[in-house]
Amino acid sequence: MVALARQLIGQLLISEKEGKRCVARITETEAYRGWGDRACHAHLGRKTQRTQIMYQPGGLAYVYLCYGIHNLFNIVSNRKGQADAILLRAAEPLEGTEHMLKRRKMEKVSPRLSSGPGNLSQALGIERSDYGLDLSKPPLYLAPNLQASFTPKIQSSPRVGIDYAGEDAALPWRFYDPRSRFVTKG
DNA sequence: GACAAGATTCGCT
DNA sequence: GCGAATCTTGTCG
Repeated sequence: MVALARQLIGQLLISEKEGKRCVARITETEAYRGWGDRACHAHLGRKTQRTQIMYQPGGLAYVYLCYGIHNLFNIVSNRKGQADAILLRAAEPLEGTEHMLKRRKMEKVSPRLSSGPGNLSQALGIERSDYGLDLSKPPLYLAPNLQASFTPKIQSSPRVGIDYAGEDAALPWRFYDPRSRFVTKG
């Protein structure tokens, strides 16, 4: 479901943790596919304790720790048995910005607040304990953008940080809104 | 049971 | 712009 990664741009991501409501508009995503994509943790049908969530029906959260420091937040995006997922790389704060600033230990808003997969997760309070959450209901869920007039201009490019995946690293499966400041590049 | 590497970020030069 | 920090996961013995 690579197409879904594109559709997610401009949608809303809402986290309601510890009574704090935060809303962010998704500005950057990357698609990962279980079959034929060496960059995906579940490529070639590999099934481990960490990746088993991706074999479940879509709409679940796949959170894992990278470099021992950062929580990366993915959305499982396909039907049962198809290990696809979409990585959220960046979003633009709309509500609850003060909570995001506090979690990030920052004083004022900058693009670094919620651009970059690790930063985004931290701003919204997403951690590994959120692994397997149903993303259709609180405390963490997705919602359509009600601003009908908003139609993001979407661009695609190769994915970031996966040079080890060989030729699969060149696939243009990164999608983003170039008009937003809250993206990692471009 | 041990070892190598990673879908990154921050701080300093 | 570059290099270090840091620990979980997967693979191998």
